[in-house]
Formats: sequence, C-alpha cells, structure tokens
Amino acid sequence: MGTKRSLNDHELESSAKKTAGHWSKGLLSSMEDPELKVEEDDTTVVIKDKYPKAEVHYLILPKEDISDMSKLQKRHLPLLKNMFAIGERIMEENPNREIRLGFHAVASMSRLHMHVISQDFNSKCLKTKRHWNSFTSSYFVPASSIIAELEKNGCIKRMASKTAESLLATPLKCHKCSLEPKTMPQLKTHLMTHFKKSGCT
DNA sequence: GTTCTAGAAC
DNA sequence: GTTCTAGAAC
Repeated sequence: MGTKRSLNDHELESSAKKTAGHWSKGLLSSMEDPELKVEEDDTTVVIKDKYPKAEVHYLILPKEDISDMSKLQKRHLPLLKNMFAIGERIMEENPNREIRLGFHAVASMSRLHMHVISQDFNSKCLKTKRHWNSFTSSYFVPASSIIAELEKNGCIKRMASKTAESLLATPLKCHKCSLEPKTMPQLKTHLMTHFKKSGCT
C-alpha cells in the first residue's frame, strides 16, 4: 500500500532551493518581501536587513540587476547618488545615532547593496569576528568613497581576495577605543560601555 | 549570507 | 565541564 508521508528535511531543502535559488541570491526575494521592504522609488528599494547587525540596519538596493561593484560604470552615478541621498535622509531621521553608509569590499550576497548601519552594533545577529571586521575595518568602504572613485576612474577596483580575507581575520578591536578583546562575548559586553541603552530613563 | 557542531580553548 | 570558534554544507 502507498503510505502518505511528509517530505523529509533533505527534500524540503531541495524544493526550497528550486523556488528560492542559491543563498547568495537571497536579496532578490528579500526585496520583494513586504515584511522587509521599507520604501521604494523609481530606481531603488530600501529593506531592513534580514539579520540586522545593529539597532538600525537597512540595505538600499538598485532595482537594476547589478551583481556587484565591479559592474558599476559612470552611467550609474545618478543611481548611486540617489542611494546616497536616501541614506543621508535616513541619517537625518535618526539624529541621535551615529550611522555609516557603505559597501562591503567583497559582498557575499550578489545584488549590489548599500548598508545603512548604526554604530551601536547592539544585535544578537552580530556573532562572529567576520561580522565585526566586515563593518569596522576597511572592508567596509564608505559610500562616498565609491562615488568618488567612480567619478574619477569610471569603475571600481575590486579588492584582492587575499586582502579582503586578511581584513576579516584580523584580531578583534573596539571601534571606539583601544580595547582588543579576546572573544566576541567580551567585545559585545564591552560595547555596552560605549552605548547606553536608550528608552528607560 | 546562516546553521550546525566538533573540538580547541579555557 | 563549559565556552567559543571555525569549517562544512552534495
């Protein structure tokens, strides 16, 4: 007799892959997720990062399918400046927070995305040295630098993989003082001394 | 990118 | 014994 059964984990994962695609394409579905989408205009979408690494963490993405910074040309300058202006407006909307706008030198997720991230780094999703270094070392490239480079050279030079990996593997260092904590839990405890939790007075 | 977990570090 | 990191994921 044929017995009905539900899919096992492996089969569920395979079928999810067919619908969702490889994990590195995940931003495409995030852009269409109403739970994550914050706003959009003719050329861009703003979403909440699915795994925010700080209290404020948005991604600004072009609607045009641009895989990464190596595909940028001078014709993209108006688009990038619009993304930058949206980021600056979000900064103005959060006057009490320090917020940075930038790109990862080598991004894991394949659609071009600009990070809008507050410098509290108070988030349970911030877990690894790699996370920390990707936002606090020169692996995080300011949006203004990308725009300036594109204006000057007409393209963005890709960081060598070796350089990028060594930045991510650098020992932990606080972004606000000289402390060099040995572990991530130590760093996260230390961060609370720089940023008082808001709300309760 | 995340999840999971073996085994290193403590 | 517990905490923490780092590598595989077919």
